[in-house]
Amino acid sequence: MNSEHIVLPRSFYARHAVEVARDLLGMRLVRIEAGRRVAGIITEAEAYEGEEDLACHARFGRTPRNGIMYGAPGFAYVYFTYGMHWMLNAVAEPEGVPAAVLIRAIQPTEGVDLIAARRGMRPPDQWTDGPAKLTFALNIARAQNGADLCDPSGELFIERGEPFPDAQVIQTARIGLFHTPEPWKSIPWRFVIVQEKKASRKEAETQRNLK
DNA sequence: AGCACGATTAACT
DNA sequence: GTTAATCGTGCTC
Repeated sequence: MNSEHIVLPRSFYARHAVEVARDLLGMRLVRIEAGRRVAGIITEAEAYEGEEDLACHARFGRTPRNGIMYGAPGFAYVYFTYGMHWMLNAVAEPEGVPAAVLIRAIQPTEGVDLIAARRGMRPPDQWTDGPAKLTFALNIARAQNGADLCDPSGELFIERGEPFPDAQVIQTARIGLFHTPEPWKSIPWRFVIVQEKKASRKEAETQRNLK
């Protein structure tokens, strides 16, 4: 583990989810598979914060599924949805406050052959440009729920990367909230890299809709 | 116990 | 632009 591979400390996550989401852009998501690194730079993320946020899974209070969000920051909250997809989140805020950041897209940088083995049937720019695409590409599922993202000896963690300047980051409403009432439906808690082809597909639709 | 729906994706018209 | 796929979760009765 050389100096270029420094995991983000737990204090990084012990802040408001919105700040964590913004600052995760440019950081490196690392998955260890059979001793090999499969990794990518985070290019899109969304914040889900508190029981009052009606888009957050904590809106019904603490349940068996979302309990991890109420725990210590810096852990992975991985959940199953739409009957077939896994989503990866990083728990934010100090223990007791339910909040998490959904990782929506990454730009592959390491272990590309392993990603290609799972996603190679499509063009490379569509390998990890969506929340369920990247978990499939990095083989992240139920077994990774609760993983300590601050543990560099674990199987899933996030390292410090090169932060993106504000000029390269745009903020929009979160994606996929159909029945969520305002103001939560439109609150700009999604952060994505500008002109980034590695961002999730629906970004283009969102940007069009905002004009 | 039953039911509506989901922080999505890929395929199809 | 539209829709099927597919099942765990949590609400309602």
